[in-house]
Amino acid sequence: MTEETGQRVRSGYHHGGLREALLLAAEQELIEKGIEGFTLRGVAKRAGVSHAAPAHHFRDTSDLLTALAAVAATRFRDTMKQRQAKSPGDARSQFIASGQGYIEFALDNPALFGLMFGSRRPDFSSEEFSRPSFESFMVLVKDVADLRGDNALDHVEGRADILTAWSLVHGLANLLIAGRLRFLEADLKADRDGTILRALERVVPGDRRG
Amino acid sequence: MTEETGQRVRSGYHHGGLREALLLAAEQELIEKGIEGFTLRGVAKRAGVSHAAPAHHFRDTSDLLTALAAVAATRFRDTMKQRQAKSPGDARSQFIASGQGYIEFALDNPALFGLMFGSRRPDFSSEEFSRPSFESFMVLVKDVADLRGDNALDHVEGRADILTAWSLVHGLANLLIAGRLRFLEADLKADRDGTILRALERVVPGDRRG
DNA sequence: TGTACATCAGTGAACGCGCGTTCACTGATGTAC
DNA sequence: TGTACATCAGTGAACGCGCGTTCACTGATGTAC
Repeated sequence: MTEETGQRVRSGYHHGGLREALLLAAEQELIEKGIEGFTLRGVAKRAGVSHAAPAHHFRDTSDLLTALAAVAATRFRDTMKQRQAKSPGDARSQFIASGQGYIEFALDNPALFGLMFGSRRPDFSSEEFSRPSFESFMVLVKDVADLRGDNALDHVEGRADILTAWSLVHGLANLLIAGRLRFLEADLKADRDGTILRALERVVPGDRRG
Repeated sequence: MTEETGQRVRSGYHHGGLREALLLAAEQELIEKGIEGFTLRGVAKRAGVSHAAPAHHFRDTSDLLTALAAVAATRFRDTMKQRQAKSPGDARSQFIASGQGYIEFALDNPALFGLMFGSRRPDFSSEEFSRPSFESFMVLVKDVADLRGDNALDHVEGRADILTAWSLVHGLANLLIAGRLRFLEADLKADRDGTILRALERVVPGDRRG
């Protein structure tokens, strides 16, 4: 009996691609059990191996969660960049697009989003996790800088623009995931992107509105 | 041996105020262990009673966490209202004050804030938890309505103003708690309230800025 | 191409631990008379 | 004021469970010759 797992093949005894399979299983475990109910044994069972097998690939639970957070951060960054690539245009539309991408990722991957931003279990000093996280941040910095026409990080007002935009998308994502926006339910159902857009428009750096 | 616990007194065998003592112990447990490491036995030990004692006051762990979330939501609402009372003025300054109160509570009570907004363990349908939560929401709705001069909930743009303000303070609070604002560290250290203020100013409904 | 052998990546039994829950109990308190 | 008794709010031992971790093992793979 052989079965496909990525590029490799299971050959009875040896799995062939257990590391990747464990990451997939961990994501599923996180989705179904939440970070509070996440166990290594559960992940192993999901991947179809004995509960001692993961030790050959991950030192402990935290090590596995760090690797999963790295996968998440990479997907997160790519979601934002892809959303920008899909709607090229001026600095304003790029700003809006990355914000929509931020929220799109959070809604499509609430468990991974919570792992990255709401848990202390992954190791934040890990290079593979922190690098894509930093690159996501730099997408936002660039958007704000392009709108302002200066290096936003160098000025108090530029940093305030960055903070405002980041806080808005982050809070919006969290409130949506937590299901706290019942007062907006009808708007979201009618036009989700448009509803999010109305909020994003209010924090475009330098914009005037009325 | 007697010892003060609220209004009542421990008399050797009977505690005298165990329910309140358990809530205090649960808050401490949550602060030190996080929601992931929160256990009923830990709470009982902290309160100085046997691990079977809490059963006389709380059905199970979820019941205790719901009661704690109710305490948190009440304190949260009061923090916002007190901050507004301390700085009376026009609608704009009331809006800013409640936002500052929102973030003040989150920074002073990160564990309780996480319990209210980031966990699924408390029972959200509980009246004692949902009522003060709703009242907090209505503080924000009133602030926006006063600034707009209409019933904000009745219009798409009003709801977008509410969403924007709530998302901003909520995201800012979460990012501060998670320690993700290292790029702002110097600003926050120099003038925390002022730094937060600069973000809040950007989402005052109807405001123009440049 | 075949054989010997080292290494790798699994298995499954066993361990000690802390958890929530149950249960018979007991000490303290409140009430009826 | 005293006594009897019901009720309340604790104790502590016991339970079964799932957890992470360890360990001797074994099957599969890769390499040297």
